Amino acid sequence: MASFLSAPNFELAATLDSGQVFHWQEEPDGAFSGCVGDRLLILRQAADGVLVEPADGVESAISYLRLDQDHQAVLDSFPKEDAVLAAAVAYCPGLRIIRQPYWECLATFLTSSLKQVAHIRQISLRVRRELGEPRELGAIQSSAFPTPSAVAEAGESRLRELGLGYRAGFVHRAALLLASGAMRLEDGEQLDDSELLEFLLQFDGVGEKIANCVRLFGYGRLGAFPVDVWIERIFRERYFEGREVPRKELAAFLVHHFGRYGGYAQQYLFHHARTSWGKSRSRP
DNA sequence: GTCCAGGAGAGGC
DNA sequence: GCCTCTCATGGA
Repeated sequence: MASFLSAPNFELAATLDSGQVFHWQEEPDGAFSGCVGDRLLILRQAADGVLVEPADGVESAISYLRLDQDHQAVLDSFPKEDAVLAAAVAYCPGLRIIRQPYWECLATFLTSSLKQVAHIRQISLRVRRELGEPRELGAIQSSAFPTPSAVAEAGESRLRELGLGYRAGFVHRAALLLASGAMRLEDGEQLDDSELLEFLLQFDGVGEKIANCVRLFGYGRLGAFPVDVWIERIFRERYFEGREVPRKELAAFLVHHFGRYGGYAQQYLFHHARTSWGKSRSRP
């Protein structure tokens, strides 16, 4: 039995397939199945909303999809004179920043370095299937992301078998720290934005880019602005007339130009470029 | 076969 | 501080 969740101006498919999360499976009927934390949900786009199965999964769907936030306020905060951003928003206005559990967000982005989205997805699904707890709903199956203990116990060589390559050590060491209680990701909640950045940088394999992904997609710090190869390309070609922009200069520009919801702006720009700039990956 | 990917760390200068 | 090299792997 499904339950209807009212959500005007929301695009489910784009939100689940915009490089934030990597485990949602599209079913033959167009629904999406996947775990939200420990629980399997089936989500389906409807007019002005989402159908959620099971029906009592609505609350977690609202939180996960950030449907409890005034989205228009986010859009209204964007700089009005920015035509590049305006085009990206117009391309997919219903995109949301998902609220991900801290550990699966950190672990997934630790495996993302120097990987294409399709490959991150493949590894992410394999890790869930091999090490996570399986869940079922009718004929649909999915697995939760394995706990730090499960990953710690699996070991680095097992993670290498699953395709993580040199990232296996990063993920395994982070799992050991969390499973032992030596570090607790919940401790990041009360830190301010810059303290949280320093906190996350303590993990081996986490640099500024991955830390910003975790700040944005995990801790919901909507001003955090991850800079990856796509973002660099966008700014070089669309904002700086082909000029190579030093990281520091770019960071300074981002903070003052996009404001408190900069992370949202970043996600719009990233999604637009990645899905519409064509497969030729060079010039638009 | 070649190029590249939601990077980070170590080493050299 | 900045520059360069290296780290696995599979999709395009």
